[in-house]
Amino acid sequence: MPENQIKEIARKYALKNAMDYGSARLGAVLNKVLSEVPKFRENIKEAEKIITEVINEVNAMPKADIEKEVAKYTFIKKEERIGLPELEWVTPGMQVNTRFAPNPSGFMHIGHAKIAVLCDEYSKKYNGRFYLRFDDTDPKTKKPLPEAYAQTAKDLEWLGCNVYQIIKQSERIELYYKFAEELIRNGNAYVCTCAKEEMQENRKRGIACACRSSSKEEALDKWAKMKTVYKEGEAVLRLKTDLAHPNSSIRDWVMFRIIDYAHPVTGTKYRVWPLYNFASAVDDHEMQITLVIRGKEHELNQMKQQYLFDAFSWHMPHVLEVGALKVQGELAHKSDIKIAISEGRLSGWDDPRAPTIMGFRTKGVNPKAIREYIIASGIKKHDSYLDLQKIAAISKKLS
RNA sequence: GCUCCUUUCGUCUAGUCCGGCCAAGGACACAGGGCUUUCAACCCUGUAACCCGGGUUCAAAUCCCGGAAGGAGCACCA
Repeated sequence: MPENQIKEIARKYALKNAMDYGSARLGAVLNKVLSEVPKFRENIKEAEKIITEVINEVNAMPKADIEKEVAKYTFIKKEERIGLPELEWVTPGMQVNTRFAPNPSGFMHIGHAKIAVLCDEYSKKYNGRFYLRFDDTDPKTKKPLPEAYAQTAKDLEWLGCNVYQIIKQSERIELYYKFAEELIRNGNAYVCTCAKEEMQENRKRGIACACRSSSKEEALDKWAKMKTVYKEGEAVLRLKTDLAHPNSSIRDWVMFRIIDYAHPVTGTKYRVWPLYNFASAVDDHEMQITLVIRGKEHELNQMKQQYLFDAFSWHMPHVLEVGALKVQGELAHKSDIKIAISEGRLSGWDDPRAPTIMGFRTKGVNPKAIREYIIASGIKKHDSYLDLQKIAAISKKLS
């Protein structure tokens, strides 16, 4: 073993270690020597012996001499990453397309902003497109707010997001029908006319109902009837998945159902509406989305959608699950804000006390600071709470 | 109940994949000092963390096993 070489490197780090902490320590110096010259690992005992000698020499030196000698060496310091981490699956020159897909039943709050900014930032980083897509396929329980469409676009612009195109799922129903019919014709889907309770029971026990084995012609006929004669709740279109799947909600999940309720965008033109997992999967494919960033509440949906992507032989986009950016206090949730407004405790969605994007705007918060705050917080999977003090500090630094 | 996920200073995080420049870095907050007529701002300094217990190894924040705590999901919502 090249004893002199070890001695030389060990001396460098022993001096540094002694200067930083008063005296040099074997473990620390050995680590650094081994990381610089990995081949010394072959004979660690020998290396330890040599390094111990060096350390004893160095520790006996007067402080001034150590400082003088340390100055002769240069030490590299690890560089810290700036911004979002690289996506390991991205190949050189690859574009990353993302989308922000809110339900327009309310206005954007800081939790939405996190997802939107991260998506926008990644699409910018990899020269891709960033879409704003309104997932408005339930006119009843998630009744769209007509003003929310334009306001969300405004909010995104204020946040510095570069929207490539705005899409409303309610305007793409024909497209979803086309793909639904393809699934029926390929034998991957069937119309189920069982009562809801019966269906839930069958699903729970992993049993196929009679509808599942009906012919394609019969299924297509029932599909046509969904749009005309069947009433709400009488028929749904289900995807054939795996009736033995450990999670019963994944077994033959529902893709379309009947909702007789006027939609603010399309009125009463459609009554058969796709569910989130169907419309979202179709659009992600159609829009060539390569990266989906979403909250962890969607974990199960990814599994459901996988069956759909497989049925069409499509590639599933990469998914990044992130924890929620939460707000502390009484106005943490959208419903809280709604109540506060109705009770007059807030003047509206743009009240400076509301944790909505509109609220931050009237409050005079710097959107660049919100953006930087979100990016600095990164893509952790656990929840965190909004820190306005830190946003103010970033804002100060920026101005 | 079942399934999945997460855990690093007070807070938000870097580092974890692939053990060794980590006696763990940064930011915010906090404390002290400087500057200023005062406050703010600014500059300097400081306090402070690998959830717990085992194991592997010359070496563990990093790998393995066990436990704890927290979160999410189990829809004809998204």
